[in-house]
Amino acid sequence: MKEKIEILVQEVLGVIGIEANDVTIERPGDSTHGDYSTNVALVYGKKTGASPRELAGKLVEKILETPADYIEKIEIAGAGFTNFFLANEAIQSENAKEETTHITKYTDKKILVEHSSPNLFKPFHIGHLMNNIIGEFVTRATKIGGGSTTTISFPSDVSLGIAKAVFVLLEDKKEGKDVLALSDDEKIIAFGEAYRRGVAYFDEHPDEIEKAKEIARIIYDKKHQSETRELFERAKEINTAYFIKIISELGSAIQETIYESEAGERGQEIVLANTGEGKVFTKSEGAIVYVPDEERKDLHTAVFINSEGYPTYEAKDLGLIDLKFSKFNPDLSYFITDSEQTSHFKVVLDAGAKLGGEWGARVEKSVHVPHGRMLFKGQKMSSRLGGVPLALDVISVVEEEVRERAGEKTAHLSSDEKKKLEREIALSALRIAVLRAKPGMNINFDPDSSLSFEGDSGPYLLYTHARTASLLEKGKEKGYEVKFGNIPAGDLERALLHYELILKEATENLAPQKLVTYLFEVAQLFNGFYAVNQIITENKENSEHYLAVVKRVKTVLKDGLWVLGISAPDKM
RNA sequence: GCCCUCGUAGUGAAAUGGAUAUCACAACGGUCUUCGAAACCGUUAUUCCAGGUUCGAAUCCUGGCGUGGGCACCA
Repeated sequence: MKEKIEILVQEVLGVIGIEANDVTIERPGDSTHGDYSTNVALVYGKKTGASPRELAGKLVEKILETPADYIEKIEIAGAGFTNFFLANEAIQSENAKEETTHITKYTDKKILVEHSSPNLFKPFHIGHLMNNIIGEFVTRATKIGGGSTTTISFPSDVSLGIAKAVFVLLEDKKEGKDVLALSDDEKIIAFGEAYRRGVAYFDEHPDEIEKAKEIARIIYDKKHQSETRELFERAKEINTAYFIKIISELGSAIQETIYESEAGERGQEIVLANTGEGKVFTKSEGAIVYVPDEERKDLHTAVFINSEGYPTYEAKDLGLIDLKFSKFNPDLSYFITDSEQTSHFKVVLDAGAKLGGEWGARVEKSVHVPHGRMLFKGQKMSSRLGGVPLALDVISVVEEEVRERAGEKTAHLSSDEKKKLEREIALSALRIAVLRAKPGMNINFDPDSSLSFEGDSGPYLLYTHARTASLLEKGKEKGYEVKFGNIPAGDLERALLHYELILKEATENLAPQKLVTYLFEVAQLFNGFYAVNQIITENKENSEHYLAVVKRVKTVLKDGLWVLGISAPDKM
C-alpha cells in the first residue's frame, strides 16, 4: 500500500513537471492526519518557487483527476503536508492478508550471526544474557527477512587467565579437593571461582608467573599428554555442555563454533605474513602492532602479537574473521558484543581493510552490533561470583516474581506446565526490558518494580495475546466464522495496517525498539477496544467482523514477539 | 589528557530533520454478578546549558557541563 501511494505521488509530480526521485511516504504520528502522509510539497515547494500549500493543492487536484478506489480522501494540512485516508475496503484487505513481507535486505542472503560467546571457565552471567537477547533478535530478524542464517559462537578456551585457573585447580587437587568430584552445578561455580582465584593469586605472587605460563603452553598444545592437559580437557567439556544447556533454556540455539585457540593460530599467521617495512603491521618494543593513519583520531595503536610471541585479542579477532569467511563465506556477518569493545573492533577492521585481496569486501560485510550493560537492581539478588549475577540466578529471581504476581491464576496447571509458563513469562519480561530500548543503551532491570510486569512489559503483551486466543476459541465454540464485515475501521484497524512496514524498519535497521513500541500500541488499542465493546454477541455479522480484527491482532502479536525471541502461549 | 557514547516528566523508555514531543511506572481519583482486572478510564508532570544551520531541531554543526566506556602487550 505504501508503495502504491509512493508511485502515485511520484507519477503525479512528474505530470506537474517535478522530477522527484526522493518521495517519502510515512505513517503520521497522529491518526487524525490520515493513514499515510507525504511532505513532498514542503521539500519541492522551495525548489520550484511555489509555496508548499500551493504545490500540495496542485498535487491533490491532479491525483483526484483519476481517482483511485483505495483512497477515501486526501487532505492538505499544517505547513503543506498531504495526508491520505484509505478506504475501508483497502484497510480490511490489508488486514486480511495472511502473510506479507516487505523486507528485502536479507532475502536470499547467507548470514552469519555470532553471539553468546562464553569464556569456558566462567559461568554464563548477566552480560551473556544481554548478549543473547540482542543476538537472538538479530538472528530472527534476518531469518524472517528471508536470510539463510547461521548462528555461531566463539568460546574462549585458551588464555593465560585460563591457565591460572587450571593452576589453582591442580593445587586444590594436591590438597585433596578434586573439582571433578563435585556435582555439576557446583563444578561450574568452582571453575568460575578458580578463574577469579587464579588471577588474584598471580597478582599477589608475580614472581611465580612462569608456572602459569608453563600451563598455558600445555593447554595451547593439543598433542600434549599429562594430568594438566587432562584436567583442562575435562573442564572444557563440562563447560561446553553447560553452555549448550543454558542457551537452550533461553530458547536460543547456536549451530557452529569456532574456538579462540583456532582463531589465535590463524590470526598469528596472518599478522606475521603482513609484518615489516611498508606492510600493515610493524614491530615495536618486541611486540607486533598496528598503527592507524594519523587522521583517524578515533583509532588507537594496538598490539596484535605480544612480546612473548602470543596472539592477542586483536590477532584472534582478525583470525576469526578469516575463519568465518573461509568457512561460511557470508554475505553479511554480524557479531554481537558489549559496547566496551567498540573501539577494539574499529581498529581490527581498519587493519583488516588494509590487508588487500578479499579483505576489503570482508570488512564491508562485517557488522559489529554493540550492546549496553544490564544493571540488575533486585533486592533479592545474591551474587555468587564476585559481584556478577549469573544468568540462571537472574532468571530464577524473575520467575519468583512472576509466581507471586500469578497467585492463584496458575493453580490449575500441573507443576511442569507451571514451570514452563513461569519461564516463558520471566523471559518475556527480560527480553522486552532489553529490546524496548535502542541497542547499545544500558538497561536497568528491577524485578521489584512494576516496570517490567505491568503496562509496557513482556507479560502485558503475553496477556493480551492470550486474551485474543481465548476470544477466538469462544468464537469457534459459538460456530462463528472469522471475516470482515461492513463496519468502518477504527484506530485499531488503522494501526494494524502498518505491521509489515514497522517490521521492515525494525529488522533492516536492527531497531527492535520500533517493533516493541508498535506492539505496545496495538495491544493498548486492542485492550481499550475490548473494554468498551462486547466482541462476541448474538449479532453474528458484528461478532464475525470483530473476530477478524482479533485474529489480526493475535497474528501481529505472535509474529512480532517471535522476532523478539519471545514465545507467546495461548493461555497464561 | 585524547577518542567514542549517551543526556527527554519524580522513575524507566520512544520519536527516517516534520504537524500539539509519545508510552509506561510511581502519585491521586474511578471501573469486576456479562467474552481473561497480569486489564480499562481520568488528573498532574518532560527535551542539560549557550550559540548556529533550516520553512521546520530532542534529532544536524560549534562550544560548555554531566554520564558510561575505551586509549600497547587481559578478553
